[in-house]
Amino acid sequence: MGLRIGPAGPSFPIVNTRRAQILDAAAVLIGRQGYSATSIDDVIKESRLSGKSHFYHYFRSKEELGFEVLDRQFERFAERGLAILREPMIDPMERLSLFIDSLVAAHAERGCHGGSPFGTLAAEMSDAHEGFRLRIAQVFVRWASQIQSLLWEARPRLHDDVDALRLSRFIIAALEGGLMMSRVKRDITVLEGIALDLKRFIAIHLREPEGVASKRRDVANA
Amino acid sequence: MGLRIGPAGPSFPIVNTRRAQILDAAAVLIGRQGYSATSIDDVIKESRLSGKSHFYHYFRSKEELGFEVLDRQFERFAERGLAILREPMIDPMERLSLFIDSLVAAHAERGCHGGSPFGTLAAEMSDAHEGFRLRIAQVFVRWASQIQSLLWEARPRLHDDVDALRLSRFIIAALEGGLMMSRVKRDITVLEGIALDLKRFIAIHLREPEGVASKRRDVANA
DNA sequence: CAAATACTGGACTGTATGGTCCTACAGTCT
DNA sequence: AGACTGTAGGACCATACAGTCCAGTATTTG
Repeated sequence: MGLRIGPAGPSFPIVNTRRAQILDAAAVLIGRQGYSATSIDDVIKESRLSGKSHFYHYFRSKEELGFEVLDRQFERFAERGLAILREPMIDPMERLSLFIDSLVAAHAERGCHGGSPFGTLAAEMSDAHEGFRLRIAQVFVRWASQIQSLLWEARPRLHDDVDALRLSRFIIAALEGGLMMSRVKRDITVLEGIALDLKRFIAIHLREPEGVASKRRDVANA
Repeated sequence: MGLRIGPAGPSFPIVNTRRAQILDAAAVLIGRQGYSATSIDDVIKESRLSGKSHFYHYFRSKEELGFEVLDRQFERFAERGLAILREPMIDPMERLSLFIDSLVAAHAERGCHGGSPFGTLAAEMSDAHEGFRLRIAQVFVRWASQIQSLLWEARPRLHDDVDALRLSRFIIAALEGGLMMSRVKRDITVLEGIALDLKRFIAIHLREPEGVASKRRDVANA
């Protein structure tokens, strides 16, 4: 475990570098093919391991690999994707909009392949493997709570009766559904349209009628 | 092929009754476990076939079975689930609301298991099998066009700038995402909340601001 | 009755899989 | 030099799977 490479190499311990490589390779494969369809041999080939025993030196089982891939995937997502939601210098509602845009952009970059790793895994494993189901449920809980924090921060601009938990779940559901549909159609405009509508829905929770959503609403009711 | 049952039975040929049984059994299994995780042997056991050769008497391959299960699943859905959308005696927007409720109720009845067969299959097969991907994409196209017809029918009550295609896709995406999240959490209230928000979103497309209770139709348009 | 037709049931092939085990080599430490 | 350790590489096992083949048995039909 305390492995270091020689004096020519970096001085920090590269413990688990191999492990990390395996995790990364497996994340790509699982994201593309799903968990069951990704074999240990695939992972070995992709991460240039020497053989099965080498793999099993780092992981006790395929399940352990899968769990850690999922954990890592969410950490990455929290650090990179969800980070926008916490940017302190940007208006909260603006951040939410940027976050949605970033998801759309990432999906476009992938050529509408792969969708959401969490949604894909959820569909595959929810009824097949309780351990995965619980971990994926946790992922969505944490994702939703990030959005809730943002909503809480923006509460002066929101109507009093906004249910932050419900709204955060709705946002995630629309995005996940949009990713799935855009993926199956291989058409980014599907997701773009959903993102647009989603933003309009978010906008109706604002106190003052806002630009994007201003469809000349006849506020003259009452 | 020309099998008939005796004089006591119906006089029409019950050709393909066995086939239909297999399809039904396979639909249940595939809906629960996915396509890859459902083996031919599972299907044989579930539909009480005598052996592999018997199965291959009706289907050329597992792929053929999968395709027909998907087709059948959508036909069923169009006849039963989507039928509400076409009820001529009910107000269009009311129908849409009832349709959403029926999906929620069906999911509750299943104990939040299984989710949407189309969404599940889409997640599993979109990047793995082009044939399935195309068929599933078609399913969503047809589903969306049913909603568009309804929206077209209701257009006097809708704002002029309502994009029926986009809205229909959004509705499906939210429902699919909601089913997925509700399934992974095993919590029907997740889907209920999403259904509620979805209805609110739909409501903002109406010309007259609609109260939750006010079902008053100003038919006096034109 | 006899031929054709459908159903039954299992043996078998080839491939893929998760997982274990064993041997061999290279470098390190004493 | 000799013990120890991590890496390599592969043989191996048990299981599962899609798909084929065939031999035997009802059942119908000419």
